[in-house]
Amino acid sequence: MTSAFDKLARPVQRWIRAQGWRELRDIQTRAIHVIRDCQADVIVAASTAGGKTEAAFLPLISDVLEAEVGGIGGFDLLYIAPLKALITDQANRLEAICQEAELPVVPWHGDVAASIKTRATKRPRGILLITPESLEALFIRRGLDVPRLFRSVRAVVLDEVHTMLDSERGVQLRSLLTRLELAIGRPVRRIGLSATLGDMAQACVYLRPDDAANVQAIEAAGGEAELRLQLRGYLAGGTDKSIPAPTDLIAKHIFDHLRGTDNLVFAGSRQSVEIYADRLRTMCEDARLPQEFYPHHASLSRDHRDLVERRLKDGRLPTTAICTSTLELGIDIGDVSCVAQIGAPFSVASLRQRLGRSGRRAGKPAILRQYAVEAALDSKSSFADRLRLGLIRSTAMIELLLEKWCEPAQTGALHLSTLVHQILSIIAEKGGAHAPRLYRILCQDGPFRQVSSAIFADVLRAMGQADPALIEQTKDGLLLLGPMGETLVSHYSFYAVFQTPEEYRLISDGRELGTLPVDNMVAPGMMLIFSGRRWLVQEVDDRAKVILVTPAKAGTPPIFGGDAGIIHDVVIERMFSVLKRNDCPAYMDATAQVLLAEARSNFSQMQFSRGRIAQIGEGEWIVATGCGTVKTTTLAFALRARGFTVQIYDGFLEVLIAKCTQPLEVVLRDLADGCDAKLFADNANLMTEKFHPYLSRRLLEIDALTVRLDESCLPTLSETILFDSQLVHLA
DNA sequence: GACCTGCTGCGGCGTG
Repeated sequence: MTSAFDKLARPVQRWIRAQGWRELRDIQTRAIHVIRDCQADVIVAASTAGGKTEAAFLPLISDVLEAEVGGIGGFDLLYIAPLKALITDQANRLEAICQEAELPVVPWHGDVAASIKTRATKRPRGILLITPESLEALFIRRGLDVPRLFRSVRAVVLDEVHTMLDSERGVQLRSLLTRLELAIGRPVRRIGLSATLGDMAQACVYLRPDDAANVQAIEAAGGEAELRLQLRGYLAGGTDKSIPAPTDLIAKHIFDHLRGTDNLVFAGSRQSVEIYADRLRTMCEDARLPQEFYPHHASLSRDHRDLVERRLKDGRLPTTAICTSTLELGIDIGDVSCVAQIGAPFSVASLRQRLGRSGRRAGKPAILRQYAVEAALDSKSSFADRLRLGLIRSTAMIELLLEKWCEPAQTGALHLSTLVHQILSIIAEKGGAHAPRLYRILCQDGPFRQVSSAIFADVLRAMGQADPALIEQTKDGLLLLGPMGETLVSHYSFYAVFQTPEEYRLISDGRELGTLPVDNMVAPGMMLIFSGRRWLVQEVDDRAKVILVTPAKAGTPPIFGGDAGIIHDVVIERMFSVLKRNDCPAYMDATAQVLLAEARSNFSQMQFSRGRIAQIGEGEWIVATGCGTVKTTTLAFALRARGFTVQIYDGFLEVLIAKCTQPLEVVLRDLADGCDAKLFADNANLMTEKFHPYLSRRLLEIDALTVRLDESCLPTLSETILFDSQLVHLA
């Protein structure tokens, strides 16, 4: 058999030799064979820095070089990535390979000079690296050029595919790929690059819905580093004032154990990042040591973030980034000694991705330090504190991580907000379109396959009825942009399908520090902690959305807001299993073990080891749903519709009975018997996505029922709760 | 109860 190396074009072979590589990695060898031997779509799944880019591009570039010269013009390969930084990075790497082959490499995103874009459109050749938003802009602004630019494309490489599965941007991207194939009149080979996937079969369907069975999956074989982990417990708010607060204890532990090496500390929220970065900076100053702890999150200025990323990457000075998920994916920041996680993460998939940043060098273990903070208990403590839900979720997620499980993507969402966006985009691209054609492109060929023609018609009607209208119809049925549609599409903020909040810019001495959400109440004289430092607010300009600050001695961290995350059923089920068992995990420190024992004892005292409903006060009940956020929230909506006051927790509901409500058991019996749940009776806000304001209430409800709620679970869930609780009564 | 991501066209000015 010909070796993988022999299957590559000469210039590519020369480049490999020049790198001094002893051999190709396993996934590279396999990808080269598959990509060179057939025309199938491919998914390459391996951890960060596993050599995926080369696995895809070495054979693809070889394909291009061996194709007939003097073609009709147009880009040869298309690469789409969700981050600008990734495009810049990959362009530099590909440049080196392509220099040898004399193939142009064209980065294209919002920060790339217009002159480079103009030149590339005049003479399109080589590899185009672009974001989904810039590709969207190409369709809208230069729709007529699209066939000429892409008629010669041999393959499209989709990077970080795991972040795109069934997300708003993922659906937009798939819609653009469909439109691209329609524009050039033939399918284009798709190559997906991904981190480890929860469900490979599902990813294949995502990549090529009409021919998923023929997608070739190439997964990196095991070989993961040894994992060392510790879960440390801390108590907050105790009466003994001689014990320092957990924030100080955790900061001290990080200071003592992480100083001198490169590390990532995931603090859970931007506010928490600011708090810990401030503590650690102060500790370095007090000890007269050089600074090595830096905050990193999306509200900090690009300059500051670049500094932190450079320090981590070049590895000369020890650097610990206190960060949010900004450092979870994206550019290569090199290997870190340890990953710390403060508080429970929201998904096993993200925990795994974070951990993948550590233990990448041969012989080095991956190290995870998990910190769990729980409240000291007194007679008034809530059941959630008594059950130590944070610690239990951390434990459940660690167990699932060790079992190599991670969440598959959610499927079945209608994505009506993104559908509105794509309808406007196609009408803008073509200068007008008929409804049946739009339906065919978007819902039959494209990704909105769950949308029936009836719902599609309702969406069009809602867009026409919005005031002012998004779309209008001529006498012969052609759909055109209405006044509001025109306004939206002509502004550059249109290209992204995701929502972004309004923000102030924070400026000190002419330098931008970062941004703050406008819902922070900021006034001159206030003290702030931001970018790991303390500031005094001098001036607030509400119209220009600018806050001027000067250095100060004290301050409080700002509030950044956020939205509710979705915890998977499997995670909550595992939490219940942790609560029911009585083993003692070796990776827990003494405090964590005590907290776990307390949680288990309270769980069984509340009879949850046998039943599902516990009365904790007059008219106050706890219901154990035992399932994830979607189902638990659905039951909460159904109970609220019947007058109960309901608070949602991981796998539990706290239910307060009002005067006018029927007994909880009677209501659950009704739901178990399949009564209409009337989920939306209390008019909850359903506008969560960018184009939701242009849809009718009914469409918003239908949309919510496909992602955030699951009406079909109610009969079985209610029946299970009732059945288990009867068992308790009998006992 | 949290986090992240993206962006065009054009006018005005300076420089070679």
